[in-house]
Amino acid sequence: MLRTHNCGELRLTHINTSVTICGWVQRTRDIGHLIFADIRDKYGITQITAIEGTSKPEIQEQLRKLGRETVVKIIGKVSERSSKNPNIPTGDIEILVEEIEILNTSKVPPFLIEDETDGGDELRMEYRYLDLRRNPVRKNIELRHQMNRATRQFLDDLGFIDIETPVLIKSTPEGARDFVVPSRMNQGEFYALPQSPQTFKQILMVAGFDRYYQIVKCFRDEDLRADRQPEFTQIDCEMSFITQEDILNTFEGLIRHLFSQVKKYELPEVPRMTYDDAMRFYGSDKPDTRFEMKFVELNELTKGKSFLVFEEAELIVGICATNCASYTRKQIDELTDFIKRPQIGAKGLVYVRCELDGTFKSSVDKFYSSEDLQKIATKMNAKAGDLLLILSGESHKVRKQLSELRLEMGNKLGLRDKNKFAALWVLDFPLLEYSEEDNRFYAMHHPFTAPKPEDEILLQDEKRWGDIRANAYDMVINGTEVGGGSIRIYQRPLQEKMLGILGFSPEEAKAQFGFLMEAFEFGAPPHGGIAFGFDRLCSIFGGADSIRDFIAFPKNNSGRDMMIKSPSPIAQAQLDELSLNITKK
RNA sequence: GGAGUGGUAGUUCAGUUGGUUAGAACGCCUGCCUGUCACGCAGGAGGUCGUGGGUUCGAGCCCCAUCCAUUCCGCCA
Repeated sequence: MLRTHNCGELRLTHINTSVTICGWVQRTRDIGHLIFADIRDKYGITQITAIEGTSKPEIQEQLRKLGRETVVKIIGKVSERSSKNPNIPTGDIEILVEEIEILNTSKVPPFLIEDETDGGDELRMEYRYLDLRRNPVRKNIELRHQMNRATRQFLDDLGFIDIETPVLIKSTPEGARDFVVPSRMNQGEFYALPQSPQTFKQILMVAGFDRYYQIVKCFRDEDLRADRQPEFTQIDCEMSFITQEDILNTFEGLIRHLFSQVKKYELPEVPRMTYDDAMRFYGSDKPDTRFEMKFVELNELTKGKSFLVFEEAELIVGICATNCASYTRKQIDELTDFIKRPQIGAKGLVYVRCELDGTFKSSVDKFYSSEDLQKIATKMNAKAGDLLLILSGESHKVRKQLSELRLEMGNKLGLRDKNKFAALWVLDFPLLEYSEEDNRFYAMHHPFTAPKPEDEILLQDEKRWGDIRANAYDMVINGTEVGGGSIRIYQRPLQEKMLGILGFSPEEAKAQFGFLMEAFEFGAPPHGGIAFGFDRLCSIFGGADSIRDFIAFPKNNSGRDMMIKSPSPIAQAQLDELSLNITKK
């Protein structure tokens, strides 16, 4: 070792010992006859000092000239500071420098390597190795490591085994767009990178492995967002001979274990809600349950009062914002602008102020008497001082719009505290989803999801396909979907029927998933599983909105790696070898 | 594919109605300073205003195109 100690461990107890430390120069402070430098490594910061009259003149000169991020080896004696710094663990001591060795020099970094950096995202990604030197980013990566460890520990203890599945697999038309890889040895043919190891883990169940897990990279070639990367990591799990109840209990256990181990936070039992209720009360299949503000449907109380907008609406629904009756006209106008934005697309907002004196002030006073408004307020459980916000329109759309407004109000009222955690199981998702555009049904989860046994009969009636519920479940934390899964189909006839509904001809079904259906004919056990988005889970545990800072080497919004500059063109010789031609658009 | 926002010093940003030599902070360089720790003080260097075209006597500012970044919608079984 080049060092005897790291930069975070020296204390008063080390006084008068000779030590050697290595690290990066954080900054120097030149006070004339006194020169200080902070030496940093991942363990902490230690101050080194040269004093005129005590230290050798050449040491003073060397110290004075140290630039930021120079890598140094310092030999010296630990001494007590005459002026201590209570803000850092090593603040009681400093090292009186006897020898400085420059291990490597550094250019001036393009942004400040400090907790509060001045660097923008693009620059930080281009110089990722500098960004990773910063405490907040390093801590996120360390948190990820702890999450990984705690996950493995929990699942290992339950007898799950980690089995790797291939990365070069086959492209399938269902689901997200695949990343593809041309095959040189099979010209004109392509591998695809897995969107998830779905079929492989089912095959492992057929093989009798019973409990499988993997912390595994998945790839989806879709447009990105702040919380989406083209390659991301899942905690992928599958179990045999289980019911949905077993899965929910096991993986609720995993999440609670993670909170307890990594956050020292005892997560209460995870409540459950059906998909239908989630949509009805929150307008979302991933409600943020850190706060209530449930939807209240108001059709009976608002219809028949000649307010045309409501008369024509399929659904009239509102939320009650506690203590917001004092909102000014301007603030309500801002909310109206918010819901009218093209991304949300509501036509208008009706409000009712429940004034402290018991009267009501609303934007629809012309149409509703104060008794009418009182009835609405009562139904919405409003107290004096509350503000009712009501939207109307086509059911599905208006629920989505009100859901956005609810989240916005949650933000405004400070109800979405990053240090508070509300987990939720959303159950009984629809099996199939109709696409108006393509005039056909799509699997809401994926084509291997089993219908609820009691709904299986509906498969025979095309008109009822949209009503079939699946044994499918999502885990939601703080309004973010962190994981989802289902009980799988394990019998060939049912799988064939499903693929048929999804528009596969028997030939296509066989070509795409023949191996799976054949496996089902060799004694496939009942099985099911779940996958958690590991990056998202880490970002929630870290209290961040973006997953990028929890990935050592993330890609930007366009799927580019700014550091290595990928993707990039390849040589003509490589293209020739793969028999590929590039056609310019 | 669509909508919004942004691009000015190494970095983060300001820049008035289109008008003299484009500013600030941090960083960097030089000097001073005996206990700093976001040290302080004095001075200095540093700019193709993303790119291309246009309007104008005159463009960082207005118009058109384009590139890049970023947020959202679509998309993400």
